[in-house]
Amino acid sequence: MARARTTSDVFNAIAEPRRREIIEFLADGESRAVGELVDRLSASQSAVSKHLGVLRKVGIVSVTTSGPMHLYRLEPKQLKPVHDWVKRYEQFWSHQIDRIKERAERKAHTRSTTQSKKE
Amino acid sequence: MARARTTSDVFNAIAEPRRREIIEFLADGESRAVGELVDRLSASQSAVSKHLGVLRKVGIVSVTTSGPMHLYRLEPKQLKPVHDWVKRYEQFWSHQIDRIKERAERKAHTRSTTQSKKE
DNA sequence: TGACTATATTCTCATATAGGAATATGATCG
DNA sequence: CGATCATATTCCTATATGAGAATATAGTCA
Repeated sequence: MARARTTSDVFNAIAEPRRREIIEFLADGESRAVGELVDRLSASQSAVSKHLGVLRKVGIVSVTTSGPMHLYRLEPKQLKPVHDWVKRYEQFWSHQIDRIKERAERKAHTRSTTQSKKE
Repeated sequence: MARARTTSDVFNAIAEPRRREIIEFLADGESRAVGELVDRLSASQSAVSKHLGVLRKVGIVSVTTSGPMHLYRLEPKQLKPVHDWVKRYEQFWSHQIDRIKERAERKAHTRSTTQSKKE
């Protein structure tokens, strides 16, 4: 089979750096016109529009039109699945006790940490 | 330019469903042989090995060898960047007050939520 | 309707995978 | 060393973009 769709779910949508930038730019909750994003990201209008399309499709942003302008707004709740998923691993770095325990355990078991792959 | 590297950072690494499955399977902190993952995911040995290679490259898993077997173990801390990033938006769905406030605000500002794009 | 503004979409290209199949590599044992 | 087990890597293919250029759409106003 070929490569999986990159724009089919939230995890894939936020995998693209540019799209994370857009999300961050909209983090304050304000609605912004596409043009503002184009300036801010110094990316082409076409590129920005396409990224917004992906975010829109996944529901991470919503659109409102004001005259010829399209105002995009973040829909933060759509990021919840990602938060829920990764939250599961939070304990491994947030609790002092666990951290110490884990370190001791690692010292006993692991011998090497590989980082191969040609690159 | 062409598509960005999908396997170059943590966000991209977890964008692939199969890889998230692997991470979940290793969530208990135990080291597992590749064969176990192959059985569990009912995927080909080659596919699993390649996914592990990506996770390894990003540092999400570490490897230890035991005879001919390669034991993989989750390195949860590498997921912290993702948690930190998404945590920023947590407030939007976790606090009751904010939720109500946001709803009211939306009712006043937004007129429509588009979900276009052919697909 | 025609001109202008702001975006979205289409075309085209170069590149990056996911997988499966086949093969190479490494470790262990006799 | 040769056989076997467990994985990693290489080859090859179908597909999915990301980006820029050009074009199509939509809204507004005269």
